[in-house]
Amino acid sequence: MIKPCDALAKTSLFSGLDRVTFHHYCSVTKVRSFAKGEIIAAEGDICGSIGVIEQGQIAMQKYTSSGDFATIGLLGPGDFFGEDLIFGSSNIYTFTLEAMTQTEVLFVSKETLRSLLDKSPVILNNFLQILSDRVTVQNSRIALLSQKSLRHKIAFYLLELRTEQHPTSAGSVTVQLPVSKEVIAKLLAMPRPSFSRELIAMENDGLLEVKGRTIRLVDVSTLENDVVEGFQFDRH
Amino acid sequence: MIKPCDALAKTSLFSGLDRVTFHHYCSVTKVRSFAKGEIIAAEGDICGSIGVIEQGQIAMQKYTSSGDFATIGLLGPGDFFGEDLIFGSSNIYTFTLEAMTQTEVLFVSKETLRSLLDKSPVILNNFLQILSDRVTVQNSRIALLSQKSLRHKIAFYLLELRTEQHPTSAGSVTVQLPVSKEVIAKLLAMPRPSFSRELIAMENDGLLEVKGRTIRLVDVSTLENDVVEGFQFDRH
DNA sequence: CCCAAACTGTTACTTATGTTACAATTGCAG
DNA sequence: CTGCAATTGTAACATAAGTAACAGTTTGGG
Repeated sequence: MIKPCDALAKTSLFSGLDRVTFHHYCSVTKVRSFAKGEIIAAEGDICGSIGVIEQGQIAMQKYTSSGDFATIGLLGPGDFFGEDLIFGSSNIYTFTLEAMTQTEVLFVSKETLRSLLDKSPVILNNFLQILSDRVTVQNSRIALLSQKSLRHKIAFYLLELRTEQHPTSAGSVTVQLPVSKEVIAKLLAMPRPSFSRELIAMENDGLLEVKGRTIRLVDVSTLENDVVEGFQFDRH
Repeated sequence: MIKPCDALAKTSLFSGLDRVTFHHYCSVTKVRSFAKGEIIAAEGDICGSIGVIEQGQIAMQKYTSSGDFATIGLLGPGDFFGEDLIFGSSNIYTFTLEAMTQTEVLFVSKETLRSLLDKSPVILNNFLQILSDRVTVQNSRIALLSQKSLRHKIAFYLLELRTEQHPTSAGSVTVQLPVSKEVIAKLLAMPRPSFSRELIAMENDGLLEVKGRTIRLVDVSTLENDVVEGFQFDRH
């Protein structure tokens, strides 16, 4: 089990805060664990607190009446959820949060957050940034889903992983899929067999080398080619 | 030309503010007009102010090196842009804003906004809500693009338009496409001929009646069927 | 009122992608 | 170490959707 105080200090919400000020806030959070497959919040639930992921991967799922579902997004360590519902027009979850792996989450209640924002301009600033950056990430996801072929979507996603996992390096690198290929396929809105087939085709075309969840990007420039480019901050 | 003061009062950023307090802020904005096709901001530009759309429709476009592009989103009267870049990690536009019709936009500079947020808790609250609601809208767009057939995407979009244009009524209603079918097709990430073909097929199947940009939703329950439902606030 | 430009419909054709079902492999729990 | 469950690969087949090119139709500016 993680100690809230240590964990809190590392979150982007509290970054930039001095140690003394910070200790005031240590008691106001609680940590919860979720087993793989567990539902963290269901569509229709009321959102009363924001969560920060300490460990694990969480999927945002949107279910259809027939039991089928789409994967809206994937959240990992350091990511927040509920930050958009806390102060939005509606505080009702419009999707389901499901743990894809064993997960540790840190919760901060709405009331606590409210008073933190009032008291600390630093925290307010951090919160605004978190919310804003979420929009940017979503823009990227929308661009991904707007790609016109499976290959483009996959290339887009892998390049996203690259800038996430290797912010600096430019050439050929290896990236790690954060979850199973089945889940990734859902995230890219394509059937798993299609994902599998296209990955292999790309490997045959010399763009990639796949070994389990480790993928080596061999021909980066071709991968980037014709993709409606991502939203990397450092490209300008 | 629109008078800034009248226009400002109507925006969601300033809603809930009393008349006296409000008049302080009247001078701090400027209005600009854009002709159809004009670029309002280009990818790579620095974002120094937020905009509120008074009239017209603006598309968020993401261009590829080969001149092809994807339409990330469509903004109409009352919508904001730049609100995510102002306080984000990067204040660089990662997409291009292009006027799809003759457009009137109201700008508030970063410095002004900053001081407004500091001075007025009401405005801060409004701003948080605007940012939050943008995330919700984006979630909906991601769900749309995750639909598995053209028909599902179209149905999803038309149902979105319905809750937007007729928040209350439940049965069969008529909706208005805000822009040309060509632009809508881009927004739905499908070729225009495919859009045209599927719309007609849906009309033949008795789901719709199309007359120009006016579409009557005839069989709403079938339209809703199997679609990974939208994010309407009032469905819970 | 008329013309050009924008928009929309329509066709025949090609192909990328979805589907289903099964087989191979991996990895973890006991 | 063993065996079951989860994950991944694979193949044959069906079809929904993309493409390209042209023909109407609408629209708004002059």
